[in-house]
Amino acid sequence: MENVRELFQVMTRRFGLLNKNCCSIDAVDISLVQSHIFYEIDKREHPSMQQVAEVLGMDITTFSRQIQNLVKMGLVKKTPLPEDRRIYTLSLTTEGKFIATTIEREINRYLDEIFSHMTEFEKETVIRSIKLLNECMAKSTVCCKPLF
Amino acid sequence: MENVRELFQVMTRRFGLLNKNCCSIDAVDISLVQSHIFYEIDKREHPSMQQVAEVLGMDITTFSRQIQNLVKMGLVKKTPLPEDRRIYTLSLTTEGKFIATTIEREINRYLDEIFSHMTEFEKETVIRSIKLLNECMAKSTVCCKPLF
DNA sequence: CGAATTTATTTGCAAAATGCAACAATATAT
DNA sequence: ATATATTGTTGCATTTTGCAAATAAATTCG
Repeated sequence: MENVRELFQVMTRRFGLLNKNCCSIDAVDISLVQSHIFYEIDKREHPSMQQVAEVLGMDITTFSRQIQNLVKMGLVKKTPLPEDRRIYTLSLTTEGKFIATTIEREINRYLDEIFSHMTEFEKETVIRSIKLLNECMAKSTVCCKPLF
Repeated sequence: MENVRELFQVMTRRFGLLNKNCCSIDAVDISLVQSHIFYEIDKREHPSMQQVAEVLGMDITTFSRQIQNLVKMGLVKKTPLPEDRRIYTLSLTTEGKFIATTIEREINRYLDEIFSHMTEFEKETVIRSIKLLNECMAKSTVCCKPLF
């Protein structure tokens, strides 16, 4: 049997690099963490700080500061929630949204290129496999926290 | 079709957390980067600094300092290569090896748990898929550098 | 040979990221 | 109303990062 950990290690490392490479858009330079933050804010409907920090496995204080930076850069908006004014709701500004979209397109372009080396059947198998894997990781009690 | 980027993003994030969680062994506390360094040194036969830094996509100066720390902690050994004394060869000390092994076991335990939610057939499909994916990523010219 | 160039690694430095502890502000419970 | 819990922010002190410059050892080439 394959060395499973090795496969994972290599795969995640590569995807990490891919992600990193995709972060330089125009003049704006986004760090890898920031791109993850973007991704989650974009995906969710006005999440709170804690929610995003938790999903990303980041310390809330580090996260708070990252958000402060992104707000200063005019990419993220922080809105206090009327029903509970302790909570801040996060969303992307127009420019932030633009950057998120650009990163997304860039990454998808790379992914397409990667999948172009497979048959359609292989591609579907791979995608289904990853989906299954995610589901099983979500079920797992031992690791990775719930996260979702 | 699935949102492929999303699948990748979630999967790698989860594996990253898994990796991070596995890094506290005994009294010794290993950071995530350090555990990647361990992994590569252990896997290769006396690699040079550059080789490992390159594979990990790390800046060589940051890497150099990380190695200095690991040497100080008595976990990594740096041996100058006789044929070319600019080059340092990296290896794990007994204690370093012990830690690498422990981390490995820990991660494999988690992976096993995750795979326990699948049938044997699914498991094999998933593993084969990741292998294929890695091969295709290696072929890709656009991203992730050669790495191997 | 010996100066110039290339290669591998290290250091200086300044910026960014991290995380714990303590704090402020708001909500909930008793 | 007071005590408790939750959400997010600061204040440090540490660690990590990466560019530019330095060192040190090969290699090239005149």
